[in-house]
Amino acid sequence: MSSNDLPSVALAAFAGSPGANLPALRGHNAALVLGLLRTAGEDGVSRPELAAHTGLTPQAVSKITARLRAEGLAAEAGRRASTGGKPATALRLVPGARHAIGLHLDRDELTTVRTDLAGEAVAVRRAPLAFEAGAEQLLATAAREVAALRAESDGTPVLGVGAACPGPLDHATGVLHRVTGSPHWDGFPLRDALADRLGLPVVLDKDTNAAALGLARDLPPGAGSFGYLHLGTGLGAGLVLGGGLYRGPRTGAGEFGHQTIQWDGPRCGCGRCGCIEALCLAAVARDDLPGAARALGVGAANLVELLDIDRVLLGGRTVLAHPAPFLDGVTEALADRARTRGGSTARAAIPVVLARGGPRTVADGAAELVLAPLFGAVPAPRTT
Amino acid sequence: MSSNDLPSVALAAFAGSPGANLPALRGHNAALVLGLLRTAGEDGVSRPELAAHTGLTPQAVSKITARLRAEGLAAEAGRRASTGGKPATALRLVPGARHAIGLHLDRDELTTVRTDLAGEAVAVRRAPLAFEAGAEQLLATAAREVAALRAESDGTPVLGVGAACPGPLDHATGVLHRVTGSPHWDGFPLRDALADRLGLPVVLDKDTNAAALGLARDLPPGAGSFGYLHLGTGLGAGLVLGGGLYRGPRTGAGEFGHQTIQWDGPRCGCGRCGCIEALCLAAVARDDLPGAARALGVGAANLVELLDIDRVLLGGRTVLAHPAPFLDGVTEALADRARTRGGSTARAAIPVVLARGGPRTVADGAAELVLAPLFGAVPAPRTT
DNA sequence: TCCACTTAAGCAACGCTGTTGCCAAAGTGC
DNA sequence: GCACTTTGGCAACAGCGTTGCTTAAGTGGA
Repeated sequence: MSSNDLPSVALAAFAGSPGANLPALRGHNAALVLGLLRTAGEDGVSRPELAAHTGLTPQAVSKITARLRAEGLAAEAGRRASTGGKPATALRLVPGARHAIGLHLDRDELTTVRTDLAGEAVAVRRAPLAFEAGAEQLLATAAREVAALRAESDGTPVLGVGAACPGPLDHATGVLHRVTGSPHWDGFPLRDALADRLGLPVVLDKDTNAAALGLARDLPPGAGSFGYLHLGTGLGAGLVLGGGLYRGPRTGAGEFGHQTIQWDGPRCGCGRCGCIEALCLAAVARDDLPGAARALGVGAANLVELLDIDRVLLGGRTVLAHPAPFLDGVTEALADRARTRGGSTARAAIPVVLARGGPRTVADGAAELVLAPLFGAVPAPRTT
Repeated sequence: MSSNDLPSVALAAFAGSPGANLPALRGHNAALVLGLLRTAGEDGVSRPELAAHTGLTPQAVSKITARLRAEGLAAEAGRRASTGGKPATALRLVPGARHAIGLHLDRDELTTVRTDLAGEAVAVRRAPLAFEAGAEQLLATAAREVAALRAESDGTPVLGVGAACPGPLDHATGVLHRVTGSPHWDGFPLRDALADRLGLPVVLDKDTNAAALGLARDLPPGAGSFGYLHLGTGLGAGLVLGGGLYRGPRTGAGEFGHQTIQWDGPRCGCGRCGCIEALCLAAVARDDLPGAARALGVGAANLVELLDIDRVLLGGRTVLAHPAPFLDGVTEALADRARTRGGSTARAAIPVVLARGGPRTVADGAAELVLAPLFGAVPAPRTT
């Protein structure tokens, strides 16, 4: 297998063309099992547990795990205590079997990570970047950083590169749209340009989407919903609904910053009035972090109300600089909502936590753009 | 096949337990083909077209359609014009092969429909209903109406019953929660009670979800996103994302009415301030329909911004009574958004239209709760 | 110590899936 | 009238998870 092939067991799954045949079925089940192995982590999962979780027969699980072991993606991990019979053998993912690269193309900095199959970063690089300086400089910087990351690698196959940058852009075609502040990028096919330059498959997505996808790997495959709110120079969101990242038809979902929460409020740069982003950034500018958090909290409550999500994650430079007031303010807004909407089936307040990864949340998530298709090709939001 | 079995070809699909085996694969492909046949309508689809759309080989399509024809679910529908070779045979769904029943349990009225496989109503009944009068009266009324509908049927097998009522409730368990205004319903297992009484499988969902699902059958299977906004005695929404109904983890999604759009606005019955519902209903109460439409429009713009949906559908008694001001007001709000957010990749304004079905939108959608699983088991929002 | 019982896991045979290879049917167009 | 294209079914096939059975490896009571 050449270094940029995906593992054959997990190819295709049921994505892409909707008609399913035997290889697709095989890939689907292999991805499902790989996803469970990944979620289990170091401790591993036993074959009977895999059978129970997937609904497959034990014999099928044995065959599938045998193939995964033959490809080097899974390995035995000791024995479980007996439950009255032959003790089960635990199986675990072999994280180092493949690597992925994540690129966070921010306005002033390029963060590059190489991660293992578990999504853990094994190498990180940072370089200054002038996003508005044009394509050639960006491609050259990216090529240099990725080459450096690959040089450190001891021959582990790299599956591909995930690239995350500020939106708007089209994930499906890999083309940038009118990036705020850098209009000349409009229409540039960044995904294909990067793929040509790097000689690796590339997946492009918005920074907020990449971050949310990366954070979704803490969830059991195919379940769980959360919103990731990213407050930096702007305000955006990544939505994970029913275990899957929701991008919307044009990769336009998650424009959280321009939700109107004060109809008659101050005018925002977008032309409308009372956007969360305008209220939030104005409060930040006058050092009123609790005020910014309150605005964020109103938006978060709207999000929870509309999408029935399980938790809210916060990230982005502004939040990371002073996490406490934001966590407190948003938590309070959601607790308030839980109280007022209580009724007899009292709703628990939605937890608000800081997103894992700190300044590397987006870069880690970018790598996850490459890794996610290998694991648990479970459909997102339930369709009936 | 007994009258309440689902067609065997379309059983299971890939829903439920995520592990897939051969029957699941067969069901998935059969459902996919059935979905395409349904979308094609009277004109039908040819085998080569089905092969192109599904990615299956022509031979596989031949086998699958042969099974569907043997079960009476599909039939030939004439010949296409030749394109230089043997002319293709069109295939179409046989709508009358199975029926479904939809129940709209509204606060003061029970609407009951019997539909064919295409989702078209073939019989409709209405009866007064006091939702707060308790379970026994409701079950008796429902049983009487369903029996009357089935009596008119000329032996066509009925797949099951979809029941739609005001939320909150849990679709997965079929249990009602604290229905606004009728607290004694809290915890009542309405789905199972109906199933016992009617002797048919029952699916329970919120009225807004049922309506949205019913409206989704105008979309190609597995694609398209819209929001259905329902303005009656309250304000709610049904969300179709990526072709599939999005319910949220606890069937709590779509609480559109209590989105805050005027942070410092008037207090709402829910305890918070500036909810769309409060603003909207207050405007309706003072006969200011344009004002109500403006509030609805702000909420719709937020929805479009956050979820990147393709269109907005309006329904519910208040809208149906005077559609024009609502259509105009919401259209204007979204056009405004498109103008201000234009940029170089000018966004087209999101169309706003009246939901199909008028006063029967919810009842038709309730029947669709039963029908939808038979067609195009395509996952909802893209995961990757 | 032995033996009955339980649980784990693989081998072999099997049924059924969509695929491939092939061929007949039924059109078009030179 | 012949060459060509397209449709669509028959037959053989590879490969999927399943079933039936056997062996391995523990626990726990007599």
